Amino acid sequence: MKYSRQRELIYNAVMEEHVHPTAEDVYKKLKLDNPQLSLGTVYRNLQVLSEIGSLKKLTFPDKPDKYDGNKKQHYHGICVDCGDIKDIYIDYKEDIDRQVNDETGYVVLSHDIVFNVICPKCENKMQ
Amino acid sequence: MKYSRQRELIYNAVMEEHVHPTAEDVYKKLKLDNPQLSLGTVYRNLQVLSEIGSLKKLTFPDKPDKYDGNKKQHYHGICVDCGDIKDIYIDYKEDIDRQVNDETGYVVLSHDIVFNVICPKCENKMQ
DNA sequence: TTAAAAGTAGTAACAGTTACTAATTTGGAT
DNA sequence: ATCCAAATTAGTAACTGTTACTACTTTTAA
Repeated sequence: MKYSRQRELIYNAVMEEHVHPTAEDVYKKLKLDNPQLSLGTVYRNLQVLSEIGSLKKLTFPDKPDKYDGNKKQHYHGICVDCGDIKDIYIDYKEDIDRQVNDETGYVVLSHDIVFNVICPKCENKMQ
Repeated sequence: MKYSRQRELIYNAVMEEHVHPTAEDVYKKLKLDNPQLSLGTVYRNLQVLSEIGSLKKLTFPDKPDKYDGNKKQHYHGICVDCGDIKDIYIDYKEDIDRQVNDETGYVVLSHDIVFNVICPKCENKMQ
């Protein structure tokens, strides 16, 4: 794959975000200093970057796709109230993969967990 | 919520499927015997049925939403090769919810796990 | 039986995303 | 450094999945 300045910008934009930006988020942010940037380019590069494993595409119901550049092993939580996506840092559960392998016969490569949570902000709001 | 014949048909259509049908799948199936049925009605009812918890909406990257009527506790596997979604029957991991509660401070209601697998069909095909 | 509320059919509109094409950029061979 | 083929881009059109709108129909309770 050939180098492209745009792909580098897009990759960096995701990496330096603390939240998980959508294609639109990345586009708007980069567009400020790169007014010639095209939205299609952002989509295309986010797609290839996730295909080669540089980024991870996150998909949740009723929301546009988000992109995650965080290399440290983690799961995700979604607040059932406000819908925010949070990183959840607990150890990777290898034993579950092994269990599924043994009990179902599928070859298990990995797993992702999404926790349905109430975030502190919404928890306080409710009272 | 008022009764509607269409909603009943839609609900039953999902319940009796072994796979996880999309709105389009449900529509096409029911349209045969109910030619007046509207696609919008299918989408609207699948949405409300998932909101009230009668069905579960399943969302995966690069695919239309699927609906799951299986009431028995289960997780899901997605074949990284063919993309098929499979039900994975192992015990619910309550201890992980507790762990996340304790270690992160989020109120955890539940979790979903998606296993990245190679299904038997694709496993054989590769050799 | 009636009438208000809820739901539907049919269609238009919308959001997110991908495809297309001409112009530009990249990178290796000269 | 220069050339050229291949990859990539910008800009736009098109597409897919889904939701919104409106006039008509069904449901349900008085």
